[in-house]
Amino acid sequence: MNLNIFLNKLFITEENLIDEIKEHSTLTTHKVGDFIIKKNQYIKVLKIVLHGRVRVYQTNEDREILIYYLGNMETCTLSLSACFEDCKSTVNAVTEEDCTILNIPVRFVRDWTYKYKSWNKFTINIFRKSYGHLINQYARLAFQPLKERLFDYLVFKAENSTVNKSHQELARELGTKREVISRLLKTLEKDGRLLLGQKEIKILK
Amino acid sequence: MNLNIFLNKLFITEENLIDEIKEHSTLTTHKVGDFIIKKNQYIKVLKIVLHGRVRVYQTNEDREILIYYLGNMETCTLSLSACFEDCKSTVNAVTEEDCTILNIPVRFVRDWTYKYKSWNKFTINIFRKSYGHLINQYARLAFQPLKERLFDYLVFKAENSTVNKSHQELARELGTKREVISRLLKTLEKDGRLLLGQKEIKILK
DNA sequence: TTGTCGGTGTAACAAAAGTCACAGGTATAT
DNA sequence: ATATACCTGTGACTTTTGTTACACCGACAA
Repeated sequence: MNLNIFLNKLFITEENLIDEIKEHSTLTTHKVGDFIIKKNQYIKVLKIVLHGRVRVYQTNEDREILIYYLGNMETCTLSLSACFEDCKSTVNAVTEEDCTILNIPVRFVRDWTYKYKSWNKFTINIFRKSYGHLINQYARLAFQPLKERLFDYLVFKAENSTVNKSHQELARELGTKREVISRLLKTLEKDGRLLLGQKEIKILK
Repeated sequence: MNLNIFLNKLFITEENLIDEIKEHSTLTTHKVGDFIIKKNQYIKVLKIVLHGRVRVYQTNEDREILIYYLGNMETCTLSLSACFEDCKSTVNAVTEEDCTILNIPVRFVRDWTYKYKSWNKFTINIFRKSYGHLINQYARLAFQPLKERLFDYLVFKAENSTVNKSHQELARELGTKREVISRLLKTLEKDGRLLLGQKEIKILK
């Protein structure tokens, strides 16, 4: 697909800006499972996912916790933040589907906020949305028991009411252990809220 | 103190901008315990704390969880965010000390980001810092047991290694119950990490 | 076919956190 | 001084989550 169409969808419409983006950015493609950002690496480009899905998460010893997902047309807020101050990544980002990613070197990202109104708007909106989203996640983590967070997560990840993930994967993404997930899934099944199969969970709601 | 000095400390230096701020903003003072933002209220002004301390937190039924503190010269990120889209507050904010607050109506805040470079910088920096801070809090909540979060919180709140808060207050701010805090404080005291008195906790480190 | 490996189920126990109940301490206003 | 409203300590119990250990199943390669 044409880059113009993507940028239009992001409400980036100024011609000069579009020209600059075309001049200075690169497109990269990635297979499932590629690490596109690693903890402690310097962040040199802003990443915008044009196609695909990316999981961004923090790690702590042997555990990890999801920060956010990036889907089509979504921008990695942490790489955006890094554009305004040289810094290392505190998170990992891994592709969950094959991806096409737009990469814009950090120095332009900062300068453009002063130069182009739509870019400034774009930037601020990303921060706003991400911040609100993170506060919700934070409150959920504080208030909801794991069983409910698990169920909500399944609903969120479901396609055709189905999630094809192993208990192990779910455990990692929710920051807990496989046995805990197996147990909770079993109780959710007994509650009549879902059906369990091999690497397949059907949500009944 | 003169407003110019405050604005200077915030790196707001453009004369026209300073004039506009003086023209359109109001200064308010608040006693300890005043609610300056309430859940579900529309946000009409950006709030910058010039003096004092404000606690911003989310509630859920009978529990609450701290989102952030505002100290001297700090800006309420959520009210900043609200400047870019009419919305109701999802949080409460209450003063913990007598406060002086600068209030800027939302419509200016948005316009100034296009008009004044230093204001744009100011805005983006607040989002960046707040976002990073919140991610840290989020990871802490996910990975650290309550005992450690409690201790870290005490260190953070201490003045002269002393915290003058009741167990009840600490419990509320950490999203748990008084008994749990009393018990954990006792074990911390037994570990030799602090000393307990009436509404007084001395940190030994 | 057989072996291997990832995926799942589950028991038994441990640790962390929440809940309930109650005793007693402390500050302070009248 | 005494009543009142916090504040603190603690035992006993429950629920939630983490840990360890092991059995079984199904897919798939050798």
